[in-house]
Amino acid sequence: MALKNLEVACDYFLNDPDSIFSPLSEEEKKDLFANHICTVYKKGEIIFKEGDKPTGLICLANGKVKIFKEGVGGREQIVRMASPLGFIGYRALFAGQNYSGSALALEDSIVCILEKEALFNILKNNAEITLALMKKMADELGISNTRTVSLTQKHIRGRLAESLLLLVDTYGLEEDGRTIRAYLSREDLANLSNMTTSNAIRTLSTFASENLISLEGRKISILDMKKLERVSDMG
Amino acid sequence: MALKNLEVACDYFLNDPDSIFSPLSEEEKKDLFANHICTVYKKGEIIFKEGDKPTGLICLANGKVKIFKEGVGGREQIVRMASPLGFIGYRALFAGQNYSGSALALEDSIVCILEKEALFNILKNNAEITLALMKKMADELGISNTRTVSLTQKHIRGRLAESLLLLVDTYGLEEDGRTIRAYLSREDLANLSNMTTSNAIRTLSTFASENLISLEGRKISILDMKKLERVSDMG
DNA sequence: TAAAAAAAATGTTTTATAACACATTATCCC
DNA sequence: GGGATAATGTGTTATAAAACATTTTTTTTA
Repeated sequence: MALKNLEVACDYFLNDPDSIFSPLSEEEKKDLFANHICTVYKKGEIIFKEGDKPTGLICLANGKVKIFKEGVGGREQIVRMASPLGFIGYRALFAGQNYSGSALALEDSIVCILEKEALFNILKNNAEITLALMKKMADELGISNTRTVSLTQKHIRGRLAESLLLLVDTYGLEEDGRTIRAYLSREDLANLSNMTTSNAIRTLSTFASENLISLEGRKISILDMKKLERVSDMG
Repeated sequence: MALKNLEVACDYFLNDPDSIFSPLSEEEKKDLFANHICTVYKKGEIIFKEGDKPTGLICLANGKVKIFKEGVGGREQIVRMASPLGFIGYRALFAGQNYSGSALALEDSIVCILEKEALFNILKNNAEITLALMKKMADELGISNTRTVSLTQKHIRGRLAESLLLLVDTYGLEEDGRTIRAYLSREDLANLSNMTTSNAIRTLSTFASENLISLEGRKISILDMKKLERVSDMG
């Protein structure tokens, strides 16, 4: 992609009225803009790795990104799915730590990195934006705690159903109003749902045979949302 | 406890140099002080319940508190153990949500509640403190994500060992240098470690028979910290 | 201080899900 | 375009941990 398009892609984070940075003065925005980098990551590329040091606030302008941790015996657990106009890796940045998880582009993605020092210089004088970022993190902590309970207590069917609903929530549906706008491998779906790939495949098949969903390769369409929600709630 | 002692107990949060509120002006501190309440909760009493609306920032001056969520079939998962000089329920406060978990005093506890509006009026003009609170939340989110992986992937022995180490970390050791300064029921220990009470009891006994720990009612002493850490890491 | 209730301990059975094995089908890339 | 590699699909077995059952001990309270 041409450099110009990259810059346009990052425009939102500084100039859109919905962006949390909109309260900034023109001068402050210029300052942030002068200290940012836009980058393209191809499908499958690592954006950052567990242990890396954050260099700034990463904004996802375009694409899909999974944030995951390596667990027992290298087994992967997907902690979060990031969608456009969201932030990535800001937990480590604000905790003053190295990344505690890795981020990988699930499709070609554009990110915009607001350099750390310039950002903190502005946040130091701007509690409104800091509070807005804090709200995002508070939301995420709530989700994380809820997920801990779901992933530990729900049975396989409930966990997988919950993951499908999470994907709908995060990435929405295609024009047909039923196809999940995200095309994950069975393995990623398994790592999102805390189960083996075999069990993800098997349970998807079962869901399809129950007419909860339909399958066509990686394309998953939701045929009965109500029932899927019930499976997610009840197990 | 006399009201005066209660006020003294809350003194730290406003006046101790280590408190995140120490950068405030005298006037701001007075304002916060004018809008705070101190309360005593007896062992076993609920401080707040899932669904309640936060009224302010709850500071734990004294005691031990568990924060937990109800899961599948009412099964409890302890999300966090709070210790003195820490904050409770601030996630919901900053997310602008009702509480997503409940808090219960595990022993007689003193809390100090800084009233919401007064607090936000001050935070609005004070990014330094807001950033300090954000750091706390970022730390907690990191812990939560790590716990999700541990609780889902580790085996029972690993999970229980991790919980014992967490208790040491949170509440420290008694004078003897090996007894955990927290006396939980087997049930709480189980709910912290995502297992049934029976299995917590059984696994504790096994640890004792392996001379990793010694047991005397609720008193748990760590005999071999290195080995316990290895069990936590390896499963 | 006795009775009741709760907590702890322990043995047995059942079950959900991981682990394994292998076949089939896509997709990558030389 | 075809060989290699990765992803998907399915049946079988093994096992960790829940569920269940019962006893013993401790704590509460009447």
